[in-house]
Amino acid sequence: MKKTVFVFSSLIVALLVLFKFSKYSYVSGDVSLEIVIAVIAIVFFIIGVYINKRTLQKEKLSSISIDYKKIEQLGISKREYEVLVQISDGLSNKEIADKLFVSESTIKTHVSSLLVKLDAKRRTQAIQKAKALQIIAI
Amino acid sequence: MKKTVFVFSSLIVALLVLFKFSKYSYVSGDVSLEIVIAVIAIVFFIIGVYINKRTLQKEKLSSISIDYKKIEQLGISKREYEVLVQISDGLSNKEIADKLFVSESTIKTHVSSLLVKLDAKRRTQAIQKAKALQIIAI
DNA sequence: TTGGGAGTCATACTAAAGTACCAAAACCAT
DNA sequence: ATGGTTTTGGTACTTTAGTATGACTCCCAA
Repeated sequence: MKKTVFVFSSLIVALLVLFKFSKYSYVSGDVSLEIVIAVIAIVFFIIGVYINKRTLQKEKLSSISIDYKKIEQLGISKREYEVLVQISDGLSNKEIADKLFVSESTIKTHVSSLLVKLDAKRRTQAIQKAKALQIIAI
Repeated sequence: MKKTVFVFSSLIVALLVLFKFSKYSYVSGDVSLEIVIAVIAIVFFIIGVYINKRTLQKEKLSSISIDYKKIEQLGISKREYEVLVQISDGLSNKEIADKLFVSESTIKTHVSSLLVKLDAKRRTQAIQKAKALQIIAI
């Protein structure tokens, strides 16, 4: 948000500078009005393209924003969600257990309740559903 | 491509019109030069933003194109690929077997060779890797 | 025409995954 | 402080998943 304010402030300043310059140029007869206007048009066109590119690229990087409300709606707890993420990363129950410093049976408990909450029969289906619901990164 | 040419032609025409208008306005004294330039800047800025948005949105819609070359490189056969897609859809071996009208042991054979080719230990890891390699839809 | 890849299937395993049920800490809000 | 949820863990069991091996058919290119 701060960035946006900064960018737009810069734009306004640039506009003022350009307009001062154009007036001076026109009056002094160094540069024709057409060229000044053309330059302004092109510059602002490029700025527009650039700004938008950055914004959309950022969107694309995070791919899809995670729907935290849906996670809550489904009653998925914090720990369960952590397990879900690890599942979608292709880890086994044992590997998840080691990573989260708990026993494998704990992970099994979490997985079972996740399957119920996501209405899935298998962990692979849970991955598919979770991605469709946009509660995990795609 | 045709669209791009059309858009840019339109832009040039718009530029010419604006510049004629600005010259007239300035000479006739109806509108101040500052405002004309500001309008031009804003208009072209908006055009820049808009054009880029359309382009990137299209990219985003097609999400990610499947890398068929990579599938070939990995030596994944047609049937194996079909199985891979069903796995990523969350189906069990039995369900895939029924869907493709073959026995479960056939699917197991395919899955095993898929795991080797994708260098995965589990089907969930195969899903993750296949998506990372962009050989299945995300 | 023949060797090799692709696809099919079976048997017999082992290893994970998942279910059911229970239970005890730990945490958190009223 | 107390009740409800979360997190943790265990046992015992069933179901899938995955491995290894061998075998048969089909098709296609050398």
